[in-house]
Amino acid sequence: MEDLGRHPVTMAQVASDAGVSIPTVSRVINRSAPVADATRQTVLRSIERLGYHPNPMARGLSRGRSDTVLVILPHITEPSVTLRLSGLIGVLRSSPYELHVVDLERPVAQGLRPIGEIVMQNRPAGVVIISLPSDDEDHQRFRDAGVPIVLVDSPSSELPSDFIDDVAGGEMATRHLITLGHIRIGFIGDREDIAIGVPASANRRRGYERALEGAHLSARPEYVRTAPHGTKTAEKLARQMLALPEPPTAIFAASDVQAFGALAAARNAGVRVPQELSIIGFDDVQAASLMGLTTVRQPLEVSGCRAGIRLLELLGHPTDDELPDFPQLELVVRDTTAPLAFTAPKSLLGVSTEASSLVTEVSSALTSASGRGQQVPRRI
Amino acid sequence: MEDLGRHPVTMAQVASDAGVSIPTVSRVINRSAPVADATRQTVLRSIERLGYHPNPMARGLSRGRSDTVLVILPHITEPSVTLRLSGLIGVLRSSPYELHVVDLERPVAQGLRPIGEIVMQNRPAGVVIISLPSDDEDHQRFRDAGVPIVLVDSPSSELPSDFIDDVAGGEMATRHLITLGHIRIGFIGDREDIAIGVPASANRRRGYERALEGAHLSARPEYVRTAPHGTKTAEKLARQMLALPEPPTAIFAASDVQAFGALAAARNAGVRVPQELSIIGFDDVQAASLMGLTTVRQPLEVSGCRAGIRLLELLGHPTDDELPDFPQLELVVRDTTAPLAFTAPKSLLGVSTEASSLVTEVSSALTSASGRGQQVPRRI
DNA sequence: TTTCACAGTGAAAGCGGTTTCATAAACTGT
DNA sequence: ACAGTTTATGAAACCGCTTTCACTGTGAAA
Repeated sequence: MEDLGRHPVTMAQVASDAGVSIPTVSRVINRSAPVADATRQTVLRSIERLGYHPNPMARGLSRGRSDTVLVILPHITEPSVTLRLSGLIGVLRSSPYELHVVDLERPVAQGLRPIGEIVMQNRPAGVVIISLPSDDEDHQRFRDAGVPIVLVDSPSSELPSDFIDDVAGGEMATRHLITLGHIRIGFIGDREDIAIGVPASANRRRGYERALEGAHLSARPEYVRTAPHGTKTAEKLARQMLALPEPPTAIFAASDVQAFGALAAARNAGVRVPQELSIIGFDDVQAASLMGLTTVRQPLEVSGCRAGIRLLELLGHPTDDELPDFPQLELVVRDTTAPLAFTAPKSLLGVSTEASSLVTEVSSALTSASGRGQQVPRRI
Repeated sequence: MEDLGRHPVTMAQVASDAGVSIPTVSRVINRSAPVADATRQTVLRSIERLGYHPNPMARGLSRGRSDTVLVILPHITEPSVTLRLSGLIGVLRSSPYELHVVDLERPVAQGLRPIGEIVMQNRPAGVVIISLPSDDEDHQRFRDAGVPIVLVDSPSSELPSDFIDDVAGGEMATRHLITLGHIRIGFIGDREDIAIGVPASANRRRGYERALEGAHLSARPEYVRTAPHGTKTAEKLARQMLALPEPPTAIFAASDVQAFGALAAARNAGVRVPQELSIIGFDDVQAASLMGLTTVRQPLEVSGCRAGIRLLELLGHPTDDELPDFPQLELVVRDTTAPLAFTAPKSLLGVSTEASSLVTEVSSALTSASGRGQQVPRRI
């Protein structure tokens, strides 16, 4: 019933059809001012009959703001990002806001400037930035422009944001391995040299180092490897590490995605997990539970959900939903980590190292950690 | 340099700053008409200095179309959907179009009507519908409204679309199992009763049945189970199937996500894969290779990519990129399927069935399949 | 009654661009 | 040197909606 000329029905057509003025139609639609009940009915009938839908651009233009939330993220296929986005979408679904997605694709490289540009060009009602750095200069710009921003997975002194303590998380993961008796622990993470990137991996590495220090173990440089994010690249890193004359007996990967790469490398190298090699990841994406990967769980979907609720609040459209808690980091032990005591990596080393002697080393290391002796880390 | 009153810079300000008229600025920006070189320089300088960005809503309103591509999809966390979306994003990134994402969340339930509404309400320049049914009535509406649509993973008589032959795919998967000697083959798929849904799972089941028929095996009703899509639900289905007095020796899951559920069920039931149970999935999402899942690979990212290229073409913004081929379905054999000959499912059956006898059965079944005897399927 | 406040409505002015149209200036060709 | 183009530019209309403002009635307060 709406093909009156194949062109979109306008408010003017509704108005003339209903025998009222344009503003009246507008008022009926937006409930922005009282309208006589009879009039309202007439107008609603016309709207229905003509199949009218307000033009969002016209509306946005005259209101001075769009009904759009801009989401900026580094890479939509990254499971952690997808999950966060999903949480956000869930909240925004019941709001009047549409979702604009900008995938920067190049996690960092591009730096920060473009984010500012993107926002200014889109004039969204609000912005959510997921797992991406943004600087104070930008924030200032956004504030000036009156565009509320919520950060996800990125600490900020001034903007609302959920983020985890990656250092603590890295420490938690590494400590788990240490507790299992591991001493030669590798780290696989993202390249850190790429400009001011998402510092998650770097911070987890910091936590890794802290944990080692805490146990008076030293981080061997050859045990710490980074590459551009990805399963394939991580696999390569792990392969190199396993090929070392003295390979690690455990690997902490800065993300599950990278842990999967380590898993693959181990499989290809014929190294049994967890018997000969323990692997722990970070994030607890869905595939992690499928693979039985031990990992550190961080709130993913919830972070997006919370961001959505917060943003709606800033936009003056509070939801009924309570802001859910932001859960703590949690160690999820599955099948890819095991005590070193059960490890007999002969096949790897080509050297017969008795398990018992290893255990001894461990305990001595742990002992010296508690006794406040010289703080010089011991090279194992 | 652009905080002249905290309000967005308008074209009028640029014009007055540059000492020209508004249309001239517009022409400089859009290259829509020749502008004297000197003038252009002046204007560009003003734009730069004031930090001007055209207001997309104003532009859209006056041009009568937005620079927005609307993507409608069933569930963004579904890996296959994410991958398709990713391909699309990759293409659209280098276009002037922004990406509006609408996640319907409820794969089907809602039916078709809303898609029409969503499109009409958003007035996008173009629409991409991923893995979602849409009917001809809608298409007619869109055509009337002049909004080009491209379908992904959904056959259509009139709209451009990439889609695979799910029946053939299901047949391919099942035939693989049959070739391995399996006779008791289960199917796990999506619930089909939910209105006019995405028929992928149903079609794959059809292919499954066709393959069975082709081998003169009959589909046992208790071997065909469906539930709402998901790993958890599939796991439950698989568990039930494995608890059958005579459980299947192989399972074809209509998607990888569901195959993972089957894998989990097998693990929990202490059933070894592939020794005691072969599992094949469909899609070849990333996790599939991680898990070593045998599956049928369908083009995922490419489908999104092609959709993007096609849409840009329809929008009069052809890319330089060639339309990549749409690859054939491909059987990817990994570690979750094995010949029945090597299967000794005593632990499962509680009955000692000799492998040799099983093999005999298989070959006889295959034989009778080739001989054009009575077509009555044999119950094994 | 007169006065007010207010509900109900329409005319008109934007919002920030694009686009037609007209005009003036600078080149053509003869 | 003059009509005929072509090039560069601005005035004004328009896109579809919101919002201010002014103008009617009408019932309540005085």
